[in-house]
Amino acid sequence: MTPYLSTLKKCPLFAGIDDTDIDKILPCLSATVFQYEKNTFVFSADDSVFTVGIILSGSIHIIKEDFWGRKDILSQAEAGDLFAESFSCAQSERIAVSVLAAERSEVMLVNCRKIIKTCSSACLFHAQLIANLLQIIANKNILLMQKIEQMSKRTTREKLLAYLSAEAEKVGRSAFDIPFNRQELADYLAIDRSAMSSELGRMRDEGLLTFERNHFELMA
Amino acid sequence: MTPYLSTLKKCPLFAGIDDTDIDKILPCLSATVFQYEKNTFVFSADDSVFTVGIILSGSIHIIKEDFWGRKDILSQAEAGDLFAESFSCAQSERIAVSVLAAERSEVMLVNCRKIIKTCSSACLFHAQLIANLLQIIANKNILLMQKIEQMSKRTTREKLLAYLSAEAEKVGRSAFDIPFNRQELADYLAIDRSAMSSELGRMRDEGLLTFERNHFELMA
DNA sequence: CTGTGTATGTTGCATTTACAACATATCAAA
DNA sequence: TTTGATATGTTGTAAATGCAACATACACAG
Repeated sequence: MTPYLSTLKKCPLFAGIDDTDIDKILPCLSATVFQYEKNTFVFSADDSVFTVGIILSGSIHIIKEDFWGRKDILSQAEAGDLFAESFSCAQSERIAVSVLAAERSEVMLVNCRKIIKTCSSACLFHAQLIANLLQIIANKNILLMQKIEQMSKRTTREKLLAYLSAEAEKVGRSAFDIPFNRQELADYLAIDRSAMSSELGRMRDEGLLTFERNHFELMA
Repeated sequence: MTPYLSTLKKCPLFAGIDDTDIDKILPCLSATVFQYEKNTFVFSADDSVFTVGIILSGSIHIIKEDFWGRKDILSQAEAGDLFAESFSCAQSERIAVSVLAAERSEVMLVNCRKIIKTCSSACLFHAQLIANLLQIIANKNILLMQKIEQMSKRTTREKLLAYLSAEAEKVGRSAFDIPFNRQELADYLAIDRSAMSSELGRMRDEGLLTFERNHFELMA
């Protein structure tokens, strides 16, 4: 029994697969565990990556460095999270970003070809793994498209309306709670917090919506 | 022999699969062809979609309608293109966008479960189809992430630097051609064309880069 | 209750951007 | 070559944004 089971269970890659079965799948996938010290590279920008990563402990940062050497943290992931799944499935020559251990971390790497190719013994769980992997990447895709649609609007007001409209649609009601505070929402939409706050006030004055903290209601 | 073979060959879903084999796969996938008149729905926002679409002839628009009913074309696809692949693989309850035939079109719909589940006769091509589907969605994912990274920058200059930097990195040289004209680049980055043109001029004056039409060179 | 930290709202101002209008350059067809 | 269509560059002005600073509200630990 792998000592990492409780963490692996949280990983969406294994969704719908029983504890006992996770244990059976791992050797079939040739899953291997690696340790990384703080600030060491898991992958670097020039690497070809054919493995998805699952964080068993610690956390990692995805870093982008531009032509002039300016660095930027694109995202982060922690225990139970999957990472590098898009890079490995895309089979690109270089991933163009770096993956750094943000602290001392244990990471399980699984070759994604092993996931795709059903093994000779016709392991029943491959189909589920494939469906999970597809679902994870496809879902991320939808969220990214949604975000781009909202960020593509030219004004603060239009970005807010696009975002709030999508949130209302998601729950099927005109009243809803958002999962962001003001600063987080501003960062998500890549706009200024104070300008956003003012704009929200103006929109309320014009009767477009009402809000209190993270609760919003849109007016038809 | 399917009459659609020449179009299907262009579809990335069938990349790496021989003509004769495409013909064998189709019945195995229960692929079905539908016709749509101009401005009729292929899918509507409230649908659950479990099929990927392949355009055999004509073209489609992906449309988003917000809370107040304002419509927006998010993307379009034409003969040989795949669409709805993210929605079907994500297994979401509703796709939240509409797919409309932009003209009289023929569309082949394939249940994505059929693609994922290797058939009983152990059809050799399923593995390739799965790999293709994953690769297509993962690649799109990477492009979307890249675009978001660039759009997230706050100023016109920073957006341009992020974009140009990524293009230079892609070819591994500081001189490169971009696939956009000025208007298209401005739309891609969600900024104003004339402001972008001025900013490019200023950046050239400051010695950051040189350019002529769609050829750029970055200066270290 | 009080104090402290954090989240949110508000305002003024400097900077940046969008927009419109026009100038120039490029390219293809007549 | 001329003409028209399209792409790109330039400029001025109005509007929007980012920023800093401060005010207010709220949550929570002591």
